[in-house]
Amino acid sequence: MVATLRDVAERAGVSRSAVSRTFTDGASVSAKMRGRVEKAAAELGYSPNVLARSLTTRRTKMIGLISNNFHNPVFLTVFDQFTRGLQERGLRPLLVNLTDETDPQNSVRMMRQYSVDGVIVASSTLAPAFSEAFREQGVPVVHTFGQYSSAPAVHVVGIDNVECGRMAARALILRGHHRVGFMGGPLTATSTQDRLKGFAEVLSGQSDITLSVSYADAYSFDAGRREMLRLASNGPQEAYFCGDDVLSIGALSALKDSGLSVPQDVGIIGLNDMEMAGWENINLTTIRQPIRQIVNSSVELIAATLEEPDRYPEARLFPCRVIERGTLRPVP
Amino acid sequence: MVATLRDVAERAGVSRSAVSRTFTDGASVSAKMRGRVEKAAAELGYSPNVLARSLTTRRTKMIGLISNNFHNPVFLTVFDQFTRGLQERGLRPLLVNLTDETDPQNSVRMMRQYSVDGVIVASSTLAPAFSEAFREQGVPVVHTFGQYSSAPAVHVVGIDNVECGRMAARALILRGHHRVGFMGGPLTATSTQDRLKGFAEVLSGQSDITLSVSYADAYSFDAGRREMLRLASNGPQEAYFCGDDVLSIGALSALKDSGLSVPQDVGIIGLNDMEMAGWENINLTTIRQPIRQIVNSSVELIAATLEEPDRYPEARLFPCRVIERGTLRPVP
DNA sequence: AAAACTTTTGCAACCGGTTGCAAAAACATC
DNA sequence: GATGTTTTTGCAACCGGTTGCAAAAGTTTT
Repeated sequence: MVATLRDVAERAGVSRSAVSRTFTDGASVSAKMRGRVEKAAAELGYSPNVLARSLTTRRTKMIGLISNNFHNPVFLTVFDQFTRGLQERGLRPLLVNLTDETDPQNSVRMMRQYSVDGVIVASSTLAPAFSEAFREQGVPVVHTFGQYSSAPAVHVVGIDNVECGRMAARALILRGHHRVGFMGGPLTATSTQDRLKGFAEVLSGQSDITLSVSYADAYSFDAGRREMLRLASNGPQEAYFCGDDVLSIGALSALKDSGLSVPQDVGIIGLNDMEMAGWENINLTTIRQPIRQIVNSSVELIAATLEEPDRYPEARLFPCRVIERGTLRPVP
Repeated sequence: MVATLRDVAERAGVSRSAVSRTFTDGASVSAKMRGRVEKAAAELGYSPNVLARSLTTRRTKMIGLISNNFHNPVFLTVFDQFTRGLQERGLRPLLVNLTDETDPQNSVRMMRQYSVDGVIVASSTLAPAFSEAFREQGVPVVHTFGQYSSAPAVHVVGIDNVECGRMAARALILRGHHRVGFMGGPLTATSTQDRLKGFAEVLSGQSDITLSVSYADAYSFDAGRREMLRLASNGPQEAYFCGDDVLSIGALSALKDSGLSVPQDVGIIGLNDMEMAGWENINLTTIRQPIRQIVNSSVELIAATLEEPDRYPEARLFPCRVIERGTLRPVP
């Protein structure tokens, strides 16, 4: 029913190779030939089958877009940006939801069955082992929001979470807080570990500051709210660095319910600067993670790695900065 | 480098057909043969290339997941649910972002090049012509959140937006409002048109109620906020039915900034009941659209249509209901 | 143990393309 | 116009699988 290369060849009265060549750029076809073929193709509404082509070219132009984060609204922006960036380069995202998946080999197999050209792992809560599994099988991979390490096995694009932790600590010190808290995301997220590391590192230099640490069990509003309700009832610290904006917003809700005012009784600083953080009824002080740049850079990097598969693994880190809003008292 | 069927056949000392058959369920292979082949396959880490297979079977198990809505947080839930539902059935979503695309034929061509088995159009702002273009080319299609019509050309799954409009009108009447407003999403969205239709229909029966109508230019926080700022400065109505929750939240922010209190000065009712609507610092009265059910039903329907391509087009509508929260004054 | 019937297996063609190679055609040069 | 050079074209094999068909192997029946 749908026209094939053979149909076009017959109609135009030329060989199949000729048709193939007119649809392959860089191939040698005379203008006359191209004209005849294109005419026949147009009449039949033909366009080449990418999948059949991929058998010989070994390029499907499909990229596995892998994530397990479908609850944090920032990821909608992330997906938006990824799909557009990939599409602009003629690449197609095959979306994979790893929420319930625990075995890396499973996904690796699936991606190989579909012969994706490369893979983007977009998550800070997926273990590095996950993206490395792709690498080992020779599939180009970029781990977006992954953990920076001094000897990365795969490309990593994101931020320096340790430095963000330091940044948050300095922001609280600057405002003269003495009893501060860290409310992280899930303990298994490398991002949370790193942020705590930097946060604690700076605070440990200040003998007059005490730090309490706790974790929400997911990067979600509810988890943040639950955890802060618990903290508030035990007598909260003066200010908290929350692992993420959506967690922070949950915390704000809990504080409001507990009758505590922000930033007077308790200060909050988040991380991400998701769109919502700027909404007037939220107005969250936070650390901006340049999502757009991170995603674009990831797309560029995967595209470059397709051209040059043995490219040396690199880490691309983007600077973050504090965005002052209303949930942290002003610097005195 | 990656093992092919031929490699396995050679290693096991059997024909290629035999290998193919062990990996095709329902095919005739003796237990002994299966054993030998599976052993060889395991040793080589072989698993069949789905794309090559699709050439003869004409089944890729890929589904185009098409949307242009990457700004409304409900769509993250939508994508989550879709990907999981599809994955459970062994289907793979090829994600397509149509935000900048205007020509249906373009997408149709692309989807055909990749031989997707079917297509899900998840958007209320994409013209029906869009999903019909797929139908015409013989690609099974489900339009999720599409417009219900008495003579649908394609499968539609969603809600009865006209009825939701009526529901909102009744809610406002019940509370004794007399000057009410409709603040829709983009004028081109069928959902907005239908909601207004039902809303106006009920109100037109009430001679003592005046209705003013306006539109935000996108389903987004900013658009809702901008539009409500404008309305508030011209003297707002007593209560508004907003086209969508995210728009409502933008409106709430605008009202707060304008020094108006909700629900005393102005009441708001939204639509969707996105997760955020229930957050304590938002607490939006809204009409719940059962997203989960809609999406699951869409997945079922596309799967069923793959089995039976000529299935008669159907519309599946799910009931909505008002969720009482804090942005509409209580019924007297 | 031969005949009749089933099941399993391999051969070869096919799915829709691409591509190396050599022949044919077109163009340049003298 | 013959010769040399370059470009264009078609042939045929291949990419990694599936599948109809007939031969081979295995079972059952008599």
